[in-house]
Amino acid sequence: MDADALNRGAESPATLATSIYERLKADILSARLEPGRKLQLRFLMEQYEAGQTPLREALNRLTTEDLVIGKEQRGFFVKPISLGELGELTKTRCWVESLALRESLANSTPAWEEALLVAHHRLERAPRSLNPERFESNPEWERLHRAFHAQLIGGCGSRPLIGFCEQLADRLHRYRSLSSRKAFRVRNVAQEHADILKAVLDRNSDEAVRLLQQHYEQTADFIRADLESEPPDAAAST
Amino acid sequence: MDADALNRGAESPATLATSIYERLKADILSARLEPGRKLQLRFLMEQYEAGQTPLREALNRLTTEDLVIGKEQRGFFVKPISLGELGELTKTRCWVESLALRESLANSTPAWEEALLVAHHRLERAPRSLNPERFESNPEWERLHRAFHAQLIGGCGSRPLIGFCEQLADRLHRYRSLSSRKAFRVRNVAQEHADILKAVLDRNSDEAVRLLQQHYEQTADFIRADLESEPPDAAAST
DNA sequence: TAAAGTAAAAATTTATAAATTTTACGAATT
DNA sequence: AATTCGTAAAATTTATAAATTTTTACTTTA
Repeated sequence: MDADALNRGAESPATLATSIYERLKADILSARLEPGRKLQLRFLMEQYEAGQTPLREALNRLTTEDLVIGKEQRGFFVKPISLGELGELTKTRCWVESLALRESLANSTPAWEEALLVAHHRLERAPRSLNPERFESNPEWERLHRAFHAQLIGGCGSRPLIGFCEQLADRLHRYRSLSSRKAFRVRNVAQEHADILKAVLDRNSDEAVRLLQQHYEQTADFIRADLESEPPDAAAST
Repeated sequence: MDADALNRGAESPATLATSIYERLKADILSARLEPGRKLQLRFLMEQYEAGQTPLREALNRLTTEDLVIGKEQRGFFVKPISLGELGELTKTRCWVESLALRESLANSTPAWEEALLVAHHRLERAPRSLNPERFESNPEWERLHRAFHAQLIGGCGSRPLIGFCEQLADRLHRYRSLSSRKAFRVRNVAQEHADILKAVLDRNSDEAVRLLQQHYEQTADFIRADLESEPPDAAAST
């Protein structure tokens, strides 16, 4: 009874629709639900143990985010991938995050710099892969990676812009999940992050922006290489 | 039978959820559904003559666009307005559309320039107000105004960025609808558009960007003046 | 015999109606 | 005055029905 009472006050009463939205999104971003796949209500109801309505609501939200495509009267599909989209997303991310980073730097405060330092420290400590031999995605590292990049632009002073950057990060994450990451060995991502941090702490915005863009473009290059070597299921969407 | 055959190949009929989504969005952007208002299913079902499911789906889409706020277990509300949001939206629009306009100009082709010229021509011809005495919003002018601004950034080569700009335009449109537009008389918007067009055709990107930003900031200033003079219902959102 | 076209059936998506759960509000009691 | 209890309203979810699309099978024709 005590446990119940405690829980009642503590837990936030998220609706089923919201929790399914989050699970579906996670499964799409991790590519467990592969690009182009048809999302049949029957299948989803079984998989997520839920009714049609909450599923439908979740799918409608994801449609607006362009992670799911809804064809009228014809159901829902995981958004297909394409090299074209990868290029546009990467280019756009470089543009807007450069903008946001410059603003963040212009508004720079000790608190912001310190938070960035901490975010980097945490990222540095987390292992990139759960398995030291073979690459195995570490959710904690992914989370901290996102947090570091979010902190970089977090001081720009525009919530709409931050939201847009998050959306771009989401949509690009899917491509990273798809790539089998031979990059794991050959690329020293940790050093790239350290270099960006240094440039920021030096207040060298031109250098910071240059490094950030290079960071994103290199990632895209590795993904492109992976995607072209493997058989890509991707349909050529508009 | 011919008609059927033609239809089959063409688009499938829009779903109720989509048509309600569009109507709801239009009503929110035109402020017929005022900021902060509670959107009760009962009321909406009556108003839009529809069932719960399509309404719920429409509301969920609008939630992702930040035009509707969904409080868990507590229903939906039209997103409140605030001077803070107005400022952030305007600032952000200046930033990203400047970016997009520069790219458009860098990719400039005769076809693009000509399309812009035509868009401007059409805008110039449409009357700003349906009533020459008192201001009365002309939907056709609004449409052409949007088209002109869309054309400006349309050549930037990034669909995600264009989509983001459209969203910003939507969210700002609501503020314009709210403002009672005494600006109608004192401001010569047509001249501002003409100046922007001229700068673009002259390939003077610095000037074009300067004028575009000024255009948006002036609009925001007029809205601010209106909003501060009138009793603002706006709740102070986060 | 094969191909094409049509019609019926099956599957799936969309919409409505009913049921359940949760929250808000007010009266009664301590 | 504060708290608890109960009732009413509202939101969420499940279940059912209607409409649409896709598949399958069959007939007709070349």
